Amino acid sequence: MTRTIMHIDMNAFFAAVEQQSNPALRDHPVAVVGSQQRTIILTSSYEARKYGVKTGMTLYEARQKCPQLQLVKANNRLYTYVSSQIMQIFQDYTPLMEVSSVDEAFLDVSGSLSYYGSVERIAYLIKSRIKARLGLICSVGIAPNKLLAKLASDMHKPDGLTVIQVEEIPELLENLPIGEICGIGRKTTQKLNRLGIFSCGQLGRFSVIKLRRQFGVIGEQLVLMGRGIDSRPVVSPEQEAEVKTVGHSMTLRKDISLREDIAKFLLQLAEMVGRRARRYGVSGRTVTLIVRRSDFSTFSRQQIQSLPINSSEDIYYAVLRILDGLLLTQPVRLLGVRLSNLQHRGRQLLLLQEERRREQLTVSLDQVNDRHGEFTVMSGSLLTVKGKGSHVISPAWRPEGIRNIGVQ
DNA sequence: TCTGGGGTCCTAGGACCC
DNA sequence: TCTGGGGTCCTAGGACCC
Repeated sequence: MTRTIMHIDMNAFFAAVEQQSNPALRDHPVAVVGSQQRTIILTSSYEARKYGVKTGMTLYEARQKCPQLQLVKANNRLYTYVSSQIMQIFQDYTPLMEVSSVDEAFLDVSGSLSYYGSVERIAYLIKSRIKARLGLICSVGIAPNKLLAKLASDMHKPDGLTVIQVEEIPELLENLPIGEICGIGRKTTQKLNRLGIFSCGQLGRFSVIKLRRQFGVIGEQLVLMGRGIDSRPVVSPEQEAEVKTVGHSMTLRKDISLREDIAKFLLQLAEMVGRRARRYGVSGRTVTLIVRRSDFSTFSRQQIQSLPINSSEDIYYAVLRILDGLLLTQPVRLLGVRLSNLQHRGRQLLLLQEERRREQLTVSLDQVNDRHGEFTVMSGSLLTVKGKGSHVISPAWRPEGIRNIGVQ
């Protein structure tokens, strides 16, 4: 049974949204950056790309390439709102929609074809509605599976519409560089190159046994990728697996060494993680501290708690215990806190009465904080530090409610 | 003014148990 | 008595994605 899968990718999403909301930015080279000083280019407008300004570049590098580049700080709320508008449009054409990030989605339109006449017509309708309503453009890829639909949407940007027919697949893949495939990154490309594999055609013909030896379970998948075979279904938000980790990390404005300074930031991070975990209705038994040193080397240490936790205090003290066991010989550049081994509400054991009361207090504090920002209100023992945590949104971020957090 | 932040999945090695 | 082997859980790190 042949499926018809559509992949839709918003072009230069953050930058385009900014240009749309501020006409003064239109037709100018624009880049969206994180909120902190030490940041990178998150997205650049097509005008900026002409100068070579790309995602991941440092500000210094970007300004070298394009001195008149206009920088805009990421505006999470705005992108959230626009993203949800877009996803709503998608859902008018099929219930089988998978949100893969804030600006990307897969649609299985196999069942909608007869109603609309053709898949090109669905693509046309989606594109024109997004353009009319939000002033944004996107690239659409259409193919028999997700792997190829994603590849197709990348082939023509901006404002592309690319269809890959079943009979075209072998010729298309024969000389396609392996790195073009989603899932084959820099390291895997290098490893495959060392085996003499450069094109998807070569990959698809390579010995599965040898690839398995080199790559483990990925070996089989690699060969299938080379052949353009992919049976993964489009997974709608309701069918999606529950979240497995909740974490926050921040690159500090300046490297720090003092334990009390480190603790201050850990408190902020613990609060952010705790608040999100509570909003998701999850608690976790594993707490991880992530540290990046000034030389950029990064390590993590985790500790299992006797009971699942999600209060900011519990997370903070857990992460402090880990910190106490560390010998830091270098200044710290980045700190991160992660909660994993999650238990979802509903599956959780009944809380003792006292714990429940404590939780209710935490929830009411969260309600105030949700309205006024982090650290407006905190319970007594944590009142020593004030300041807002940074909230850089990433393209991997997804609208609230779109991620399955296991709440009925 | 060198190098963000949110995740998922996989692996290798060790502890521990039967 | 000279050393099996499977299973599970845990830790730390790395690849990859957007």
